[in-house]
Amino acid sequence: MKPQDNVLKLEQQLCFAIYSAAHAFNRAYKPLLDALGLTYPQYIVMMVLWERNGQTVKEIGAKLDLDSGTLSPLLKRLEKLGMITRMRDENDERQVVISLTEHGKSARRQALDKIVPAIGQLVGCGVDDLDEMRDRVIKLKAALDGAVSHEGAS
Amino acid sequence: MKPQDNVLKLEQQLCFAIYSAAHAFNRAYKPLLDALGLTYPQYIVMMVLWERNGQTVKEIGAKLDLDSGTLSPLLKRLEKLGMITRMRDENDERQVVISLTEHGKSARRQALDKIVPAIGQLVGCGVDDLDEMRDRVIKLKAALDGAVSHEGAS
DNA sequence: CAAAATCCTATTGCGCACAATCTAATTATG
DNA sequence: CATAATTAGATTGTGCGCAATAGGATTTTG
Repeated sequence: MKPQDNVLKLEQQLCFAIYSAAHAFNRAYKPLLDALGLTYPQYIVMMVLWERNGQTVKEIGAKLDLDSGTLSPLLKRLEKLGMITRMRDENDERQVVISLTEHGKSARRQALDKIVPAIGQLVGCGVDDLDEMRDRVIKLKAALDGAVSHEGAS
Repeated sequence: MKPQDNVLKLEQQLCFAIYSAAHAFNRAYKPLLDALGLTYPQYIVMMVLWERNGQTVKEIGAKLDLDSGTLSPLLKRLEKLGMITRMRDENDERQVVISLTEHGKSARRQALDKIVPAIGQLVGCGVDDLDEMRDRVIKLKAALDGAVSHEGAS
């Protein structure tokens, strides 16, 4: 085996580990979220709204790194589920403000009672470890983000 | 703020960090893979084949945690790109063996020359750090996988 | 104030990801 | 050997994720 072969293998490891772990999270959440009738991306949007109710599509997109092509249909589904309302801002009619319904607010309690403990127990391995790992992954993402935005720079 | 609020926030962190990093990898790879005409999932399938040519759909799926609903159309696209061939196994006609074309084999060189160095420089931060991080993410995925398969167990 | 530029959201099209279903081939069982 | 059960892939339908485009609303500029 040439030395290059190892490089290609190694190179695969981190990106594929992340790719694969993301799918594993999805699968792990699915049975829990089915009880709420939410998908994982929908759940993430709900978390953003639980932290602060009444945000524009753009604000949500900035926090989640998602554009309107993803969010518009997703938010319509959340509206159809009775989780949120979508209203044009009176002062700036370009913006659409997303607000939680009572049903959407109460879903938060289910998440706290059922999902958080289940995932917590599942991942286990100590809070400190998780914190450190999260910080590293966030730094990794920042490095990747930087590279994309500096593309044309000298 | 109630103490529960922190839990829901914290709980978001790792899963969202992974989710978000996976997207960041995708975006970082895209401009590099465009030169090859491949998407990131297609590139991953090619890496599996570069490691060992001539594998069944099931073998590829097992390595990547993907089912036929994902792989069947993806492999057809790779075939249309002239990267692979799909042939029924003579001994067991249920199986389809995927093999690299010359074009598919030569794409590996481009990956080694262009993509690997670019991503390597991009992620940076020392090989040892990356190795450790990769191992942690793999363990995390294993924990998540285990939880899914043990669902009904006491 | 009018034209141009910018901004926000929605839409379209393509490619995953996965559940559910289907078909054909193989193996197990009586 | 015939039937049942299992296995491998393909197909269908739904929901992201993102590029490209379009349509209004707002701001900037002359």
